[in-house]
Amino acid sequence: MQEQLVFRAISDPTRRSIMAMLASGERSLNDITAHYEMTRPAVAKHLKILEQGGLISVRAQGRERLHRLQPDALKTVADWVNFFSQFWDEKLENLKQAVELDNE
Amino acid sequence: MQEQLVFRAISDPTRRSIMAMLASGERSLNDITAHYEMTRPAVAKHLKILEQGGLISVRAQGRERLHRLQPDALKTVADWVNFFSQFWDEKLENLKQAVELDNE
DNA sequence: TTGACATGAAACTGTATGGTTTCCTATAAA
DNA sequence: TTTATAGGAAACCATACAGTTTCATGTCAA
Repeated sequence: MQEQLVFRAISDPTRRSIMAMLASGERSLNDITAHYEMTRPAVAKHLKILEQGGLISVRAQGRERLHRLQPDALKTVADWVNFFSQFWDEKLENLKQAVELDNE
Repeated sequence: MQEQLVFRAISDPTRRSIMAMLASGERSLNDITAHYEMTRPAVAKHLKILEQGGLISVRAQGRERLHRLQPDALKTVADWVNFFSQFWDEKLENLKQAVELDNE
Protein backbone atom coordinates (compact mmCIF):
# COMPACT_ATOMS: atom_id res chain seq x y z
CA MET A 1 0.00 0.00 0.00
CA GLN A 2 1.49 3.32 -1.10
CA GLU A 3 1.65 5.97 1.59
CA GLN A 4 0.51 8.50 -0.95
CA LEU A 5 -2.77 6.62 -1.49
CA VAL A 6 -3.70 7.18 2.16
CA PHE A 7 -3.01 10.91 2.00
CA ARG A 8 -4.90 11.16 -1.23
CA ALA A 9 -7.87 9.28 0.24
CA ILE A 10 -8.23 11.55 3.27
CA SER A 11 -7.78 14.76 1.29
CA ASP A 12 -11.44 14.88 0.25
CA PRO A 13 -14.08 16.08 2.74
CA THR A 14 -16.71 13.68 1.43
CA ARG A 15 -14.37 10.77 2.02
CA ARG A 16 -13.54 11.91 5.54
CA SER A 17 -17.26 12.21 6.17
CA ILE A 18 -17.80 8.66 4.91
CA MET A 19 -15.07 7.44 7.26
CA ALA A 20 -16.82 9.10 10.18
CA MET A 21 -20.06 7.42 9.16
CA LEU A 22 -18.41 4.01 8.95
CA ALA A 23 -16.98 4.47 12.43
CA SER A 24 -20.38 3.45 13.72
CA GLY A 25 -20.54 0.27 11.67
CA GLU A 26 -20.67 -1.38 8.26
CA ARG A 27 -22.81 0.16 5.56
CA SER A 28 -23.84 -0.60 2.00
CA LEU A 29 -23.32 1.72 -0.95
CA ASN A 30 -27.00 2.67 -1.12
CA ASP A 31 -27.05 3.28 2.60
CA ILE A 32 -24.11 5.64 2.38
CA THR A 33 -25.42 7.38 -0.73
CA ALA A 34 -28.65 8.25 1.07
CA HIS A 35 -26.68 10.66 3.27
CA TYR A 36 -25.31 12.73 0.39
CA GLU A 37 -26.61 14.87 -2.40
CA MET A 38 -24.68 13.08 -5.08
CA THR A 39 -25.31 10.06 -7.24
CA ARG A 40 -24.50 6.47 -6.35
CA PRO A 41 -21.64 6.15 -8.85
CA ALA A 42 -20.02 9.24 -7.34
CA VAL A 43 -20.11 7.72 -3.87
CA ALA A 44 -18.88 4.42 -5.28
CA LYS A 45 -15.83 6.19 -6.67
CA HIS A 46 -15.08 7.72 -3.27
CA LEU A 47 -15.36 4.28 -1.69
CA LYS A 48 -12.97 2.89 -4.29
CA ILE A 49 -10.39 5.52 -3.40
CA LEU A 50 -10.83 4.84 0.31
CA GLU A 51 -10.35 1.14 -0.40
CA GLN A 52 -7.21 1.82 -2.44
CA GLY A 53 -5.86 3.76 0.52
CA GLY A 54 -6.54 0.77 2.74
CA LEU A 55 -8.94 2.79 4.87
CA ILE A 56 -11.95 0.57 4.27
CA SER A 57 -12.57 -3.04 3.34
CA VAL A 58 -15.56 -4.56 1.58
CA ARG A 59 -17.36 -7.86 2.08
CA ALA A 60 -20.22 -9.20 0.03
CA GLN A 61 -23.39 -10.25 1.81
CA GLY A 62 -26.01 -11.42 -0.64
CA ARG A 63 -26.50 -8.69 -3.18
CA GLU A 64 -25.15 -6.09 -0.80
CA ARG A 65 -21.52 -5.16 -0.31
CA LEU A 66 -20.80 -3.91 3.16
CA HIS A 67 -18.06 -1.34 3.67
CA ARG A 68 -16.12 -1.43 6.91
CA LEU A 69 -13.64 1.06 8.33
CA GLN A 70 -10.02 -0.10 8.57
CA PRO A 71 -8.61 2.54 10.88
CA ASP A 72 -5.16 0.94 11.08
CA ALA A 73 -4.34 2.49 7.73
CA LEU A 74 -4.41 5.84 9.50
CA LYS A 75 -1.31 4.87 11.43
CA THR A 76 0.66 6.00 8.40
CA VAL A 77 -0.80 9.46 8.84
CA ALA A 78 -0.44 9.35 12.61
CA ASP A 79 3.25 8.50 12.28
CA TRP A 80 3.78 11.32 9.85
CA VAL A 81 2.00 13.87 12.04
CA ASN A 82 3.81 12.51 15.04
CA PHE A 83 7.16 13.44 13.56
CA PHE A 84 6.09 17.09 13.56
CA SER A 85 4.36 16.93 16.91
CA GLN A 86 7.76 17.13 18.58
CA PHE A 87 7.80 20.78 17.51
CA TRP A 88 4.58 21.66 19.25
CA ASP A 89 4.37 19.48 22.32
CA GLU A 90 7.42 17.70 23.57
CA LYS A 91 5.68 16.49 26.66
CA LEU A 92 2.99 14.66 24.75
CA GLU A 93 5.58 13.32 22.34
CA ASN A 94 7.72 11.87 25.09
CA LEU A 95 4.77 10.24 26.73
CA LYS A 96 3.62 8.67 23.50
CA GLN A 97 7.07 7.27 22.88
CA ALA A 98 7.03 5.79 26.36
CA VAL A 99 3.73 4.10 25.62
CA GLU A 100 5.02 2.72 22.35
CA LEU A 101 8.08 1.31 24.05
CA ASP A 102 5.81 -0.16 26.68
CA ASN A 103 3.78 -1.90 24.01
CA GLU A 104 6.75 -3.82 22.61
CA MET B 1 -8.23 28.79 8.33
CA GLN B 2 -10.38 26.13 6.69
CA GLU B 3 -9.70 22.59 7.84
CA GLN B 4 -9.90 21.46 4.25
CA LEU B 5 -6.95 23.69 3.29
CA VAL B 6 -4.70 21.75 5.68
CA PHE B 7 -5.73 18.38 4.28
CA ARG B 8 -5.29 19.66 0.77
CA ALA B 9 -1.84 21.02 1.61
CA ILE B 10 -0.53 17.74 3.01
CA SER B 11 -2.01 15.61 0.22
CA ASP B 12 0.92 16.26 -2.11
CA PRO B 13 4.21 14.38 -1.61
CA THR B 14 6.32 17.34 -2.71
CA ARG B 15 4.67 19.53 -0.10
CA ARG B 16 5.18 16.95 2.64
CA SER B 17 8.81 16.76 1.56
CA ILE B 18 9.13 20.53 1.81
CA MET B 19 7.68 20.42 5.30
CA ALA B 20 10.27 17.86 6.32
CA MET B 21 12.98 20.09 4.92
CA LEU B 22 11.69 23.12 6.81
CA ALA B 23 11.70 21.12 10.04
CA SER B 24 15.45 21.82 10.17
CA GLY B 25 15.05 25.56 9.75
CA GLU B 26 13.98 28.48 7.59
CA ARG B 27 14.75 28.40 3.90
CA SER B 28 14.38 30.66 0.89
CA LEU B 29 12.54 29.74 -2.29
CA ASN B 30 15.77 29.28 -4.24
CA ASP B 31 17.20 27.16 -1.48
CA ILE B 32 14.19 24.85 -1.49
CA THR B 33 14.02 24.69 -5.26
CA ALA B 34 17.62 23.43 -5.41
CA HIS B 35 16.44 20.16 -3.85
CA TYR B 36 13.87 19.39 -6.54
CA GLU B 37 13.77 18.75 -10.24
CA MET B 38 11.12 21.29 -10.93
CA THR B 39 11.13 24.98 -11.68
CA ARG B 40 11.05 27.77 -9.14
CA PRO B 41 7.50 28.88 -9.94
CA ALA B 42 6.31 25.31 -9.36
CA VAL B 43 7.90 25.24 -5.90
CA ALA B 44 6.53 28.72 -5.21
CA LYS B 45 3.03 27.42 -5.90
CA HIS B 46 3.52 24.57 -3.46
CA LEU B 47 4.72 27.04 -0.84
CA LYS B 48 1.64 29.16 -1.45
CA ILE B 49 -0.63 26.19 -0.81
CA LEU B 50 1.30 25.29 2.36
CA GLU B 51 0.91 28.89 3.49
CA GLN B 52 -2.83 28.86 2.77
CA GLY B 53 -3.06 25.75 4.92
CA GLY B 54 -1.30 27.58 7.72
CA LEU B 55 1.54 25.06 7.68
CA ILE B 56 4.27 27.60 6.94
CA SER B 57 4.79 31.31 7.45
CA VAL B 58 6.95 33.67 5.45
CA ARG B 59 9.08 36.61 6.50
CA ALA B 60 11.03 38.93 4.24
CA GLN B 61 14.71 39.42 4.91
CA GLY B 62 16.20 41.76 2.36
CA ARG B 63 15.44 40.38 -1.06
CA GLU B 64 14.92 36.90 0.32
CA ARG B 65 11.71 35.55 1.77
CA LEU B 66 12.30 32.91 4.39
CA HIS B 67 9.78 30.12 4.83
CA ARG B 68 9.29 28.68 8.29
CA LEU B 69 7.36 25.63 9.39
CA GLN B 70 4.24 26.25 11.49
CA PRO B 71 3.62 22.76 12.84
CA ASP B 72 0.68 23.84 15.02
CA ALA B 73 -1.51 23.75 11.96
CA LEU B 74 -1.06 19.98 12.00
CA LYS B 75 -3.05 19.80 15.21
CA THR B 76 -6.14 19.84 13.02
CA VAL B 77 -4.94 16.65 11.37
CA ALA B 78 -3.78 15.16 14.65
CA ASP B 79 -7.20 15.72 16.19
CA TRP B 80 -8.90 14.13 13.23
CA VAL B 81 -6.65 11.08 13.27
CA ASN B 82 -6.98 10.92 17.02
CA PHE B 83 -10.71 10.37 16.74
CA PHE B 84 -10.06 7.17 14.80
CA SER B 85 -7.15 6.08 16.93
CA GLN B 86 -9.61 4.90 19.57
CA PHE B 87 -10.38 2.04 17.20
CA TRP B 88 -6.83 0.83 17.04
CA ASP B 89 -5.24 1.67 20.35
CA GLU B 90 -7.40 2.49 23.33
CA LYS B 91 -4.47 2.50 25.68
CA LEU B 92 -2.61 5.21 23.79
CA GLU B 93 -5.83 7.15 23.38
CA ASN B 94 -6.57 7.16 27.09
CA LEU B 95 -3.08 8.23 27.94
CA LYS B 96 -3.18 11.10 25.47
CA GLN B 97 -6.45 12.32 26.88
CA ALA B 98 -4.93 12.21 30.35
CA VAL B 99 -2.05 14.36 29.16
CA GLU B 100 -4.38 16.84 27.54
CA LEU B 101 -6.36 17.17 30.73
CA ASP B 102 -3.11 17.62 32.60
CA ASN B 103 -2.16 20.48 30.30
CA GLU B 104 -5.25 22.53 31.13
C1' DT C 1 23.18 53.85 -10.84
C1' DT C 2 23.79 49.90 -13.19
C1' DG C 3 23.86 45.01 -12.97
C1' DA C 4 22.88 40.81 -10.80
C1' DC C 5 19.94 38.26 -8.04
C1' DA C 6 15.50 36.72 -5.51
C1' DT C 7 10.95 36.63 -6.16
C1' DG C 8 6.13 37.55 -8.04
C1' DA C 9 2.67 37.14 -11.56
C1' DA C 10 0.39 36.00 -15.79
C1' DA C 11 -0.68 32.99 -19.47
C1' DC C 12 -0.77 28.53 -21.05
C1' DT C 13 -0.87 23.14 -21.16
C1' DG C 14 -1.74 18.32 -20.01
C1' DT C 15 -3.66 15.34 -16.78
C1' DA C 16 -6.22 14.13 -12.56
C1' DT C 17 -10.37 14.52 -10.23
C1' DG C 18 -15.23 14.73 -8.96
C1' DG C 19 -19.27 14.50 -10.88
C1' DT C 20 -23.01 13.02 -14.26
C1' DT C 21 -25.98 9.79 -17.36
C1' DT C 22 -26.69 5.43 -19.29
C1' DC C 23 -26.52 0.67 -19.48
C1' DC C 24 -25.22 -4.06 -17.82
C1' DT C 25 -24.95 -7.91 -14.30
C1' DA C 26 -26.21 -10.45 -10.29
C1' DT C 27 -29.12 -11.73 -6.47
C1' DA C 28 -33.45 -11.97 -3.73
C1' DA C 29 -38.16 -12.47 -3.54
C1' DA C 30 -42.83 -12.84 -5.44
C1' DT D 1 -39.19 -17.37 -13.70
C1' DT D 2 -40.20 -12.79 -13.74
C1' DT D 3 -39.44 -8.52 -11.31
C1' DA D 4 -37.35 -5.39 -8.31
C1' DT D 5 -33.13 -4.19 -6.03
C1' DA D 6 -27.92 -3.54 -5.33
C1' DG D 7 -24.08 -2.71 -7.45
C1' DG D 8 -20.47 -2.38 -11.48
C1' DA D 9 -18.73 -0.17 -15.62
C1' DA D 10 -18.21 2.82 -19.48
C1' DA D 11 -18.48 7.21 -21.65
C1' DC D 12 -18.51 11.77 -21.03
C1' DC D 13 -17.95 16.67 -18.97
C1' DA D 14 -16.14 20.66 -16.30
C1' DT D 15 -12.91 22.14 -13.27
C1' DA D 16 -8.84 21.80 -10.35
C1' DC D 17 -4.15 21.02 -10.20
C1' DA D 18 0.82 20.60 -11.13
C1' DG D 19 3.79 22.05 -14.08
C1' DT D 20 5.95 25.12 -17.75
C1' DT D 21 7.66 29.64 -20.13
C1' DT D 22 7.94 34.45 -20.13
C1' DC D 23 8.08 38.85 -18.20
C1' DA D 24 7.88 42.32 -14.37
C1' DT D 25 9.38 44.03 -9.75
C1' DG D 26 12.29 44.98 -5.92
C1' DT D 27 16.72 44.95 -3.45
C1' DC D 28 21.67 44.48 -2.74
C1' DA D 29 26.36 45.47 -4.20
C1' DA D 30 29.93 47.22 -7.06
